[in-house]
Amino acid sequence: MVGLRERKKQRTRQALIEAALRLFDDKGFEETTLAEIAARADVSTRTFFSYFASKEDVVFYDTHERLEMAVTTLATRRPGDSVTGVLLRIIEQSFEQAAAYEGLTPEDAALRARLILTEPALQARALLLLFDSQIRISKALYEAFPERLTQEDAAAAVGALIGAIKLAAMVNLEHHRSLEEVWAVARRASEVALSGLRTLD
Amino acid sequence: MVGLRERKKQRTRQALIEAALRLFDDKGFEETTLAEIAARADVSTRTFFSYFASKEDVVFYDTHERLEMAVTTLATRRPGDSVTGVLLRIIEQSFEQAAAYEGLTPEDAALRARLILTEPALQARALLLLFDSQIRISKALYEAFPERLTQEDAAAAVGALIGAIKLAAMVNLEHHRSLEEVWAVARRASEVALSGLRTLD
DNA sequence: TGCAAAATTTCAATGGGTGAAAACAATAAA
DNA sequence: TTTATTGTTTTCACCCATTGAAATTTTGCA
Repeated sequence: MVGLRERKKQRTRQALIEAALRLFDDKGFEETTLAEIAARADVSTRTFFSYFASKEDVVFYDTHERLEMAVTTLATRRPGDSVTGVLLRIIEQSFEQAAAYEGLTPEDAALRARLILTEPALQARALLLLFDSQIRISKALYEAFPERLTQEDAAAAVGALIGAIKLAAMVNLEHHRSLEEVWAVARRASEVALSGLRTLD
Repeated sequence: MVGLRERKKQRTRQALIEAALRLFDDKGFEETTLAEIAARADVSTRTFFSYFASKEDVVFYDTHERLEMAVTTLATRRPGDSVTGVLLRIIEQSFEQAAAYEGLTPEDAALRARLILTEPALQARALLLLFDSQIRISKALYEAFPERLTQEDAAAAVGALIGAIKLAAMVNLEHHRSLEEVWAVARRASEVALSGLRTLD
């Protein structure tokens, strides 16, 4: 499992990620070419594509793991859990993960966030990944509460909660900047979704 | 305003849209080239780009108008309206518009829906457009109820409602197929968002 | 008709992405 | 340790979306 081969691949992967983020930061996403990234990571351009399917995907190197963690949380819910309880736990988890830089420096984590919010191509990819994640999560939620929910209600719940947080956070980002503020806004948005839009009337 | 020039441009635009949809249907989105679309519409490949910014964008030829209509609905709300009342009116309007094929045959409208749900590139574009729309709508909602809502609550409300409908409809589409069914699911999802996720516990 | 503005075409390039064969490197078997 | 095997990377030759600029054609109007 941990032969030279595997270790080398991990190193190459990491090198590609770091090279890409560094270059995106320096020259901008559109402006850096795959050739430059590959050169900086000391591999051929073609090799890039055996690690990532597209230029955008380097930026989302860890989304898969994150999703798996969320799904696992759902699968291992405790008997007494409520639907909203489990959903909120997932939200908390995701925020913690976002704060805890895994594998990269905190600066790179911030840089990545800025890139995703800034570059249309990355925003589009992020939205697609988030959408697919929501579908998987809603299915896992349904499987965790098959007696209490329909598939559609599970989907509506996940969509409403994540939709509320996503939009509130985005609108807020245009005004303020601190991580704590985003946190607070996300909590408030969760509350709106949990207690229903009618509470706003 | 309605000179030869304008009419000709409209015809070219329409020709491009129809050529593209026809070809996407016949050979698939990835498989048809811009050159083929342009040839079928009797213009040069370069000209395509003075009508649409990308291959994906032909498919979304009318999203701008739709958004404007939604925003207008919000701007012209009547004094007695509630937040949820206005939001629901927008949802209804959008569904009616989707059913009423504007400018194209109903078959093409269905084809377009299938394409968007099927092709990853189109899904991504759709999600990005929807996201931007939600931001604009949430701002318009805030401006319609400046005394009752904060910007963040407006965003949370729009995100929750549209998020719930979007995900519920998508999950449902994998099972059933009729337009009426999707309608029913959307209504139910709205209800979940309006009355809050806690009602599911 | 004849000119200025707008739209279209042609041409040349850039860069992301892919398939296939050749060259290399790691591992396991003998 | 040599060898056969298998996985990885490189090279090479493409395709196609997209863009800028210059040349050309169309249309609107004086």
